[in-house]
Amino acid sequence: MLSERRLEVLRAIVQDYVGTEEPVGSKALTERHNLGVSPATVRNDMAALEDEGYIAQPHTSAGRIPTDKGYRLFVDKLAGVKPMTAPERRAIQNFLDGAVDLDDVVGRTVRLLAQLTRQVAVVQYPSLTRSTVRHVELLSLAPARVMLVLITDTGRVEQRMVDCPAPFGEAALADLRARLNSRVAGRRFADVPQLVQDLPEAFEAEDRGTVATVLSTLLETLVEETEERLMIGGTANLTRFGHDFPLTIRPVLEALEEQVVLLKLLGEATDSGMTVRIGHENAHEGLSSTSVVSVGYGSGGEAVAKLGVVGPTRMDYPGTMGAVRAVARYVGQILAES
Amino acid sequence: MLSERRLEVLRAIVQDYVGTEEPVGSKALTERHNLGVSPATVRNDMAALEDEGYIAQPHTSAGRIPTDKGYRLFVDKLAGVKPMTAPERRAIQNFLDGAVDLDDVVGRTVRLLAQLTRQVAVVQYPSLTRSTVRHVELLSLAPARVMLVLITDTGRVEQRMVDCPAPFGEAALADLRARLNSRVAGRRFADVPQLVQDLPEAFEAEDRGTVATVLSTLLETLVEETEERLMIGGTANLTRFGHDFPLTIRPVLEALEEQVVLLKLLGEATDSGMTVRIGHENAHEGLSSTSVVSVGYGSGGEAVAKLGVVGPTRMDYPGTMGAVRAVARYVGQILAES
DNA sequence: GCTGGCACTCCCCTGCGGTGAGTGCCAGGT
DNA sequence: ACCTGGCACTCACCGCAGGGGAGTGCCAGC
Repeated sequence: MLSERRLEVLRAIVQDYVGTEEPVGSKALTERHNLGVSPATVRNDMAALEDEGYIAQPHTSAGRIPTDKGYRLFVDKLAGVKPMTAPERRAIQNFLDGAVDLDDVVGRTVRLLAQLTRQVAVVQYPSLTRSTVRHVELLSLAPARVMLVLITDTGRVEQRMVDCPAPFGEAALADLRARLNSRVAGRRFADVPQLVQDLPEAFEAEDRGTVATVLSTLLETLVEETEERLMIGGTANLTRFGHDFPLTIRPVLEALEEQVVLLKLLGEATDSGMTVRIGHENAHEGLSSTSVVSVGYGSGGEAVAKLGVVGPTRMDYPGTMGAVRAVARYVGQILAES
Repeated sequence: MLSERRLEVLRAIVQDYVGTEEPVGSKALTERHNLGVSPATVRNDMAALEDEGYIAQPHTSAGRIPTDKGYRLFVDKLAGVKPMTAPERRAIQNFLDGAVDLDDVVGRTVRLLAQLTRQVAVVQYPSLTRSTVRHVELLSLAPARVMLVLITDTGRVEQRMVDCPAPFGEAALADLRARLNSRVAGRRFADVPQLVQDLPEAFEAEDRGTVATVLSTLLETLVEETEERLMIGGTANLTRFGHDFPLTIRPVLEALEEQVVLLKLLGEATDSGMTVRIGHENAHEGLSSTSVVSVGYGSGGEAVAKLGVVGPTRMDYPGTMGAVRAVARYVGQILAES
């Protein structure tokens, strides 16, 4: 177990390193923080912290920098979440209000988050898995061509073209529309398949094929769109990453382009509360020198999707966490209102 | 006027520099291209080319690199568009087929273009300005709450919530829906305003307010969404930009984040044919060391939007132009089919 | 008008001390 | 038992000098 002072030393190292981006030595530490002990003592503490793997030195006779393990301890035990100031909160709210549709909400959120944290922001579109159906609309575009429009309670709209095996009358279409909506409106996506299972039986034999086709397209849409979309922004902030550019930044940009990777990343985060993944804790190779701070957000008490930021392991964790939490909260409110 | 051989020398310089990324000297030139003359002669030609501003040397006694003006001449007079090979064309088609909806088409296009050119790809969503209305749908979600869904012939769907000043019956809603569609379906966006102008008059006094509200929301949507959305990808390719990273890459990433900038960039391009903007020809400061190759694409003969790539001025222009043109063509086909 | 030759210019690489921040260790003090 | 001052040591970093080499401009000759 580390003594109180050694933890204090670790905290000081993290804070200084985050600020200066340079390895921090014992003398500088005692000067900038009044630890009440001499540099020599701090050196001993540092040696101990290094033995435990919390800090490391880039080269012999250089200052120390925190390791992933060191940041982990810092985040878990030494640092809180820095709350936003009142003006900041107002700014967040002002910025998010006035969004006209879901795309706009997500877009604004990304920009806001990137700006607040000065890092790369990632926002997942509200998930359909936990959403409910608000309305299903069927439009006849041609005798044997129907457009299916699915509207969710989060304001998301998906449409699919359906080529019917046989011409389908307006009356039958209206009938199907009515029956479909009475069954699935307000229900969860996951429940839809069994709710519509026996629908074709209610129709004339000649229309059953078409009804079945429409339904299977609907179910397909539900499945396909459960794979989430997301939006990223603030990639310009990657240039503040460090000194050895190409090598560091390249894999990160590549990882950010693969939505699958990001979705998995956000998906791993626990459902409630904030998750911080530091350096090598991230499964993806290219993100081993980044930290990911993510949190769920949602319209009700329940999280429907996640958002977060990706930044260098050397980041201001309390501040970042504060911003992420605050933004998630306000986005949730906005979604609940619409 | 430059002699034939001097143009040939310029072409050789551009080609070599694009390949090696290093200033190219007279000796190396004569070795790699059989110009039929000695290095000394080439040196004279180079001096002339430099006088005219087509090439420059980073330092005295270094090789030459093309200037923006040099690239311009190269693109205009010396280089053609390198057509895609048959396997490449097949690959493009295979990759773009199988897209399920508009987002998917655009997403695939961006990835494809980025991969083919190894540069940053930008694809504008098909424009609403020139699109026509396929269908307008109105859904009653609550007595005084209507959802407006607009479907375009390019497969784009936009929705808006409308809070009505007074409750609005199902019958009136159906009436409005029918009248609205009979007037605007198949018509161009630009024509919609005057087509619906006198619609409220056909309704009972008590409903007129609501009808007007719905209509104004529709018009608003048309205007708002005329401001285009776009998708970018392949930003990881920026890391292949050059040696002096942070300074070069930073403003580019910033410019790419501002959709307005990109839209203006694409918008400037001439409607038909390919446009190449080289270095400082780009209005935006941050893009002064990049070139933008863009072209319109569309479902019919008419361009509905643009796409292109952003890369270093030192790029393989013929290859890039070939890829951009080919992709635009196939995307147009895909859109025409759906 | 092309060519070979020649002197010149600089960039780039390498090796070399000097400087300074930082470390580890140890002996002594509280 | 723990903190402290002192001391020798280690490197990264900086500036500097000296080749090497690629490239240039110019000039005289063909």
